[in-house]
Amino acid sequence: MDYWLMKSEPDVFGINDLNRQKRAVWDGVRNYQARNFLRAMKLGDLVFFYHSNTDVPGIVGLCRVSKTGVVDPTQFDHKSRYYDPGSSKDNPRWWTVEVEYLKTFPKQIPLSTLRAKFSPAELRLVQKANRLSVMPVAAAVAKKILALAK
DNA sequence: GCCAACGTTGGC
DNA sequence: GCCAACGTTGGC
Repeated sequence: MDYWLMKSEPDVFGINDLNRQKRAVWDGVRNYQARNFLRAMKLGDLVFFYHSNTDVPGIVGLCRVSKTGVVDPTQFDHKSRYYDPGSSKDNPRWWTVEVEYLKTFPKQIPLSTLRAKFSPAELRLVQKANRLSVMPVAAAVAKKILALAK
């Protein structure tokens, strides 16, 4: 089982939205590196839910991969901001996963704390100007993050 | 294939 | 709201 981190803007789709829905297709990722990580995810992998573009960015909870190999439906939706005219149903360009809600941490782990605790080599999130929205988290780092969340 | 222009991300 | 970093686009 592997660990990952995925970013979302709470104004668009936050941990509370996932809590309400329980399961959600993680749509809208339009970056090839991020997509490749999404395709590498396995059923049962754990995903840290990160809030970006907000007052205090940070890890707010945990979810689990509940379905793999999902074709992102928004790429075919003309009305979606994620519509991609270059993709075809025969050979879809954007793949993702479905995740299920597990928990919201009793206290958020702010980006500032993550920067203090982990080096850029340990955790890609804290690399300078990191814009990747989906990234792997090493198991040893993930365990430390889980300890911080208590 | 190069690279300037442009758009987006996301912290601050 | 600003702006640095980065990815993508498109002319040549």
